[in-house]
Amino acid sequence: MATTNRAATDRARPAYFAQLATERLDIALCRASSAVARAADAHATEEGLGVGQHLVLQMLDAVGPCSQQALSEELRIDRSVMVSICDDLEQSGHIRRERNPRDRRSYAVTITDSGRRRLAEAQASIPAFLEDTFRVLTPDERGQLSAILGKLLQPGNSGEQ
Amino acid sequence: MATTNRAATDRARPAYFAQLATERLDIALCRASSAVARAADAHATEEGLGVGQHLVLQMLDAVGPCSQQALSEELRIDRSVMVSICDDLEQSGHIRRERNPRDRRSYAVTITDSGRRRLAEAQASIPAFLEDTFRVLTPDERGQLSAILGKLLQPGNSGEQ
DNA sequence: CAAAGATTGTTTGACAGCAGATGATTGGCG
DNA sequence: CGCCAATCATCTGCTGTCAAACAATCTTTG
Repeated sequence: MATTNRAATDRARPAYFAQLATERLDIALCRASSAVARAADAHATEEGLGVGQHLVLQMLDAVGPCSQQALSEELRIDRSVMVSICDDLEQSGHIRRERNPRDRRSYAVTITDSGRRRLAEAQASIPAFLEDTFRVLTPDERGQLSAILGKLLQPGNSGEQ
Repeated sequence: MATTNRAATDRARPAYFAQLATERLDIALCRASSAVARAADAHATEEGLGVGQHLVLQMLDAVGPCSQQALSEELRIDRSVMVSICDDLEQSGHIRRERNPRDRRSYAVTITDSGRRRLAEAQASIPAFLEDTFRVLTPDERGQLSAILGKLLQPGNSGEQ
């Protein structure tokens, strides 16, 4: 099946991507993110709890009842997407949407016992997932990556003035 | 405007995201990528040449005529997306789609002089864009990030068999 | 108190990204 | 040669994401 017999049009493509990745840090970042996001999505599907749903439960458990607005801002999830995430969680009985008596425009989204149990279950599988996804990196490199991403994400870099 | 007078529901949200980002490297990566992608898109729109179009011209200039298939694989752009990218480039006169005489199923996508000029023009603005986007990182950190992303992107990590 | 403006949750429409099916072509194998 | 699998470009439909519009509510200002 033409191991060495490649036409001119077909020849010169050994690892052009590697070169591109070194020149265009932005492209490399996006492609790596796509791969990781795909892995996270696959893991979430297998686990039966969407990534967004997991994050919402985790934040509610950590900081207590929140408005959808607060969840959106802190988790960097669009508020119109947050609606359906909360819809699903509510239908599963993992959260309740109580009205905030101080501001009846907003909800006080509250995690239920069922939600806490589901969260604990999902949390248990995260370390293995992370270990698997970032297996190729040494602990040092993971630390570096975390620090670098932290810098890139600090406010003022893009979007939010 | 309620500087200190925050209700319980509204209180406990100072920088939960920062904590999340340190625990979930995958989420941090995706959020940072979104921000960078948004910046790249804005820059491309301003420049008048889409990111994908730019990458295609750059690869054609570097390695010579290619099939859309080769472009898709090396640039990590879905082949069905590549169709419209090439449609646009062809309509602008920056590439030609000649048939590959050795395999008439595929094209030999070829960059034109117009395309080369356009590419040079677009390339000129890339260094400033990168410098601006990754301004918060030291040269050392940029090197680390490049190396780490290279590792994450090396084949076999996810997806491809 | 009344009017204007801002904020919260929601719905709608547009658009990119991707999986799968299709038509044309090639190569393998009897 | 004639059939079958594989490949390339393309098209179609689905899903997820985002911007903009909307109603309800709060806040500010006169």
